[in-house]
Amino acid sequence: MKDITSQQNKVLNCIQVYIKKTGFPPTRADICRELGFKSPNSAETHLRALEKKGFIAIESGTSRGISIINPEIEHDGNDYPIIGLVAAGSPTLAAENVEKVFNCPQGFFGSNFDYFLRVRGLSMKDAGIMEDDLIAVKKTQDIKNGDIVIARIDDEVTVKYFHRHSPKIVHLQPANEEFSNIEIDLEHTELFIEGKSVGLIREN
Amino acid sequence: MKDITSQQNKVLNCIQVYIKKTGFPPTRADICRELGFKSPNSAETHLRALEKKGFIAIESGTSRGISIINPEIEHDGNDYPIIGLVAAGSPTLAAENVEKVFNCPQGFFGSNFDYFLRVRGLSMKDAGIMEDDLIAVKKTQDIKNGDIVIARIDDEVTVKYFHRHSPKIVHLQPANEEFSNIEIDLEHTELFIEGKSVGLIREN
DNA sequence: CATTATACTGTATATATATTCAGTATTAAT
DNA sequence: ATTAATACTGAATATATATACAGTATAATG
Repeated sequence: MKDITSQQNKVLNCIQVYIKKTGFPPTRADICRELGFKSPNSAETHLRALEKKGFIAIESGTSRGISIINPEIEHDGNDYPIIGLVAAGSPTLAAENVEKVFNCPQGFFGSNFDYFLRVRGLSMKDAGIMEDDLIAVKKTQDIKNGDIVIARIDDEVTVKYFHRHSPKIVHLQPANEEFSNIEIDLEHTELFIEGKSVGLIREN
Repeated sequence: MKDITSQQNKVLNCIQVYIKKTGFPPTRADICRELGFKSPNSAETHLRALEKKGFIAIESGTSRGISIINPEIEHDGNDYPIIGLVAAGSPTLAAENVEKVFNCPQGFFGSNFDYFLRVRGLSMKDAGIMEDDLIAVKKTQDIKNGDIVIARIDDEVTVKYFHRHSPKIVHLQPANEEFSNIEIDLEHTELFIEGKSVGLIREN
């Protein structure tokens, strides 16, 4: 991150305060009013400098299209997206997959997490994971045997217990007698671990 | 807070997701694009309804002037006590029974609730309620058949399904084959309903 | 010394955006 | 039976806003 001048810093602070106060970013004219500039171009040039230095992003042709780039806080907020667990396809954070956002204190489940996954089916019933429950998913590859993982096999997403039997063989175990074990030979089948469950929420 | 319709809820979620994604609120046209409306007035009317009901604030004459109102900030009830489910004794809100307090937005589970109850035992296992889970309890006497209730029988507190068989007979059903039904004759035994479960949280 | 970045004022304008008006249709409440 | 609320389409418009262009001035850089 490059240097910031004192005037640019004033503008950056002004944007942050404005968003905190109103809930949306300022216009060029708003910035002028707050900082006493008499020309909207004063704000414009400062914004372009801040953009060039990577402090903010400006959406072209968009009113109030300023967003603050905060690299140190990835999951700053309290709003976590709820992703639907579709039978096929990966549960990415793309907008079309986001059911809604759920307000929840950070570190709610001890460790941090990235999103909620809406559970479909009863394959983890005996682990107390029921249909429509929300699993708090932490995106990580740090998996231990017995962890409940969110795994993707050929675009099929599933929630199961993880058990590594040998370097090449992984078992994905359901917690329901009616479902059978999935045995995966990593040499022949690609297995991607989206993350693991660190908590659960049920809304009645 | 008044009721919200499903379409209005979609719009509200859309706004939250849009802000999360872009850093600034959507325009009427943005909402139309996200939700498939063909007229900006569709978004406008939904926004006005949400404003009227107190979910959002709209700054007049201001582009993207939408801000989401968070009622849990005004009502300071963010800290909910966790009560241990002791074999004997009532789970009152008395200080000695409070394990710790848990920070959680109000209205987290749709309806409001009063405290968390730490579950002991596996009598509700098949309902997905496991040992050490936290049940969100709403203190109410408004119980329907099939609700999961927190009941007290002679200082014994238990979590079970509620089924009224006749004006005088109530069945408290576990969700575990290894436990048996509790049949209560209200003429001979006193039954007090502490409240019902409106949600569940599991910390892994 | 020419160049570049900073730091402004001031004017102008295409367009992004809120917002009103005119309709249609369905459902719930009084 | 009538009102009110919901849920839209479609068009029109005043204005809010981004953004380019024309200047002036200072300080730092190579």
